[in-house]
Amino acid sequence: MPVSLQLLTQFPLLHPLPREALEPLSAQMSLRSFARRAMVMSKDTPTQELGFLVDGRLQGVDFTVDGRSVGLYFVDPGDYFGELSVVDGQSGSEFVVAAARSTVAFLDAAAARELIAMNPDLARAVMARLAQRVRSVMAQRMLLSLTNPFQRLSVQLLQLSHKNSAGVTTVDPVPTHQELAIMINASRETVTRAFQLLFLNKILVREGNTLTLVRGDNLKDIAEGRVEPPKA
Amino acid sequence: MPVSLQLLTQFPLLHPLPREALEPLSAQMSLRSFARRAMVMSKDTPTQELGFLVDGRLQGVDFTVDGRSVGLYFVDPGDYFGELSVVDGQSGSEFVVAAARSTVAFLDAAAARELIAMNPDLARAVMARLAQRVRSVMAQRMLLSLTNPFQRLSVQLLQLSHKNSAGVTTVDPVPTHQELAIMINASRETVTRAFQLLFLNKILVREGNTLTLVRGDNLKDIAEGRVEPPKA
DNA sequence: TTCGTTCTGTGTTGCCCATCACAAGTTGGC
DNA sequence: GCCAACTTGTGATGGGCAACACAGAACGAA
Repeated sequence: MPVSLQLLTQFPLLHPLPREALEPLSAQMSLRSFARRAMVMSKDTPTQELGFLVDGRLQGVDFTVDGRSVGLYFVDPGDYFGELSVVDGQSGSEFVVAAARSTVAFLDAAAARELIAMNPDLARAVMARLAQRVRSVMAQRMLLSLTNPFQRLSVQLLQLSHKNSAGVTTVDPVPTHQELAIMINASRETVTRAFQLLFLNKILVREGNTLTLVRGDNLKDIAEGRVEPPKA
Repeated sequence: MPVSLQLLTQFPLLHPLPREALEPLSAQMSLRSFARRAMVMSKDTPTQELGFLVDGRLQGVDFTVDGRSVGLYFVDPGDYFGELSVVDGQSGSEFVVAAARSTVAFLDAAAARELIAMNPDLARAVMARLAQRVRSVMAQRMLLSLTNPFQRLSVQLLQLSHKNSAGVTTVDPVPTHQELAIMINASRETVTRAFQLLFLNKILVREGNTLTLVRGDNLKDIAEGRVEPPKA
């Protein structure tokens, strides 16, 4: 199914493009839906595409040789993924699975490559994006060398959080414990137990699918090791 | 001190440049030497530069909030570093220290940025380099979710190894145990003990400053979890 | 050479977290 | 609204590795 022009306007990456460039683009793209836990992009399929998340939520993951899953990043609506293959022509570097029911617009990698080559503004944006990705994956690597899983969870939550319009810091939607566990190299149970303590100490509050960092400064103290993680 | 033209030709990144572009470049650059363990590039100095390693060896590192060091990557002669700041203008993302006595040619970030903007070939190369860096730091992140430190060391050694002219796989120069430990999230002692076993089982041999992977396939088996790491 | 410094080797201790095994709670699909 | 599938909660156990504390080896600079 083709993609409406209307849909494309919600992607910041495409904003530099003039109206008349969008039209042929929309014809080239295809919209697909995915159930929770479905594989959106596989590491070992030969067809490479650039994906734009229309709505839902995705998680970039990979698997260690012994079958353990590893969480790499989340993708939220308006964002895109699969740019690595587009840039260097190598095959996919990770898997992307749906963390929630999702809708994705795909553009063939060759078409994406050409699009970027034709538009210096786009090229600049992609370049900046790559730099951003290097920085964020390095940040994740730093997180992993904290020895305390509690501290790792705190840092991860801060990374995922953002101030909403009311000035309250939240994480929304809340990833499952399992999804968090694979990002911070901890077991699912350890994440559960850490959350217990954070709730108990009124540092976090969960309401439905949003997590509110009630005492964000306190969480930061734990994250940065200034305060011992609560023990009971 | 200025940098000779001769020196610049050893950097693959600059190969696309015509002879007459190199000349003014060499005038803009400066050559500095560093003792082992000296800081080559700091995260928090405002002056940003692109560095070209002439000889020696560097290690990209950072520090966790609790002061523990984290190893990110090595830089070998002919390679460059500090490209992130050049690309996105943000401040440095890590520290770079000399792992051995080293000589580095520096180019001011602004000049580097202009150079890249003027040369599409260079821009492409830098783009590919960023993609490569995303991939390699993701590979490192995968390594870190192996639970067994022994397995992590094996993977790291394979990553650092290369086949020499005689078709033998070696790691050269050999990083110190400490340098390796901070890359694989292990203690220095754990690395020492792991090496013991690898030597004992004749999987590795160390001669001076090169490590030979005598039984590379065997190391791979350990790395990929097909074989239990030796215990004694 | 000689001496200081950095690197490597080795034993011991203790604790932290992965793992297993269920139970209870929650969701979402029909 | 019901049931199955997923998610969260909780105890018990054991192994593995970080941390500490030195000793010995290798290196590098005078």
